[in-house]
Amino acid sequence: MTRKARERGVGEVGGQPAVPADIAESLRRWGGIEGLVSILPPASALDALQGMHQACSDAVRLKILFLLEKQPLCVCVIKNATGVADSRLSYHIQVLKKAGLIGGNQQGNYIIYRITPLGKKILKDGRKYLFSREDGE
Amino acid sequence: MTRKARERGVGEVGGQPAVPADIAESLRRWGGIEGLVSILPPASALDALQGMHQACSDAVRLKILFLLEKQPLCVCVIKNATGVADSRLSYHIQVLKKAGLIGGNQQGNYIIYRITPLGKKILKDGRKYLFSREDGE
DNA sequence: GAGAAGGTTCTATTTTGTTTGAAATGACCC
DNA sequence: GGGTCATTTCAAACAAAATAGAACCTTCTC
Repeated sequence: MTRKARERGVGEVGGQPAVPADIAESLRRWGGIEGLVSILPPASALDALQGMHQACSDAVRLKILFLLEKQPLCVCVIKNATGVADSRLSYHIQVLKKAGLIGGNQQGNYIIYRITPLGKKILKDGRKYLFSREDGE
Repeated sequence: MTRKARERGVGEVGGQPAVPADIAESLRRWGGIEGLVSILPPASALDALQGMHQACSDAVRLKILFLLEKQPLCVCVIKNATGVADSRLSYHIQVLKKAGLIGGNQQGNYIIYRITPLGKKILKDGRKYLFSREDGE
């Protein structure tokens, strides 16, 4: 097959769109587009992943996680350590809580937050990500 | 120390806020709030993590990643597999590309996108996350 | 060179997420 | 009960990201 011919997009996948012949070929091994789609994670899994990533997509929230990774802290210490104002901090804490990344329990006047196993796992993966990023993918 | 006394927040950390005594105690081992803050990842690292998570915080984008994990695909197949319209799809593809999670190269009339090693790593971690979520944290 | 196909870019609009400050809650102490 | 402290909640203002549609650029093919 010539380069031109390969690029020409001869492949038809079940009456579906024309695609480059080599793509069509390997696609057939997955059972075409339908087959490929069928092995995608279910919507519930995609949603869970999406929610987790969203919860981590903020520098303040990441900071909170890294702080709590060291030890449980009350809000006032987190506030001092991050330099973020009360209600803003509270907002971010609630986001992390809803995502199951941290949990809090009241101790007298204070609420002590701690990182969950899930939260820890994410930080661990985060470090690996940063590391593998440093030395060229 | 009584429970009440512990909860009362006797601990003063370098003139900083009063906190529950047990928190203050363990905090001292990290060098107080300052010590804790000093071992936080640098802003550049937090930004990188934040950016990566943000890129993954969308169901369409996750779908694209999972599709490309199986094999390289041209945009028209991704479009068919996801059921997402042209310009919207293009937008999400660019987000993933900027984040370094996928890359594309033109082959004749088509642009073939492929997942990067970084993208693969993230999906791998994602699966582990889903898994550890299933069986109780 | 005209026309078609695959993708992208642009602009306006909508949606979603974040910030802010004020007011409210709940726990404690006197 | 009244006061104070730690934290949350609320509503409005703001900012950022997502969508839709039209116009555009490339790379074919004839």
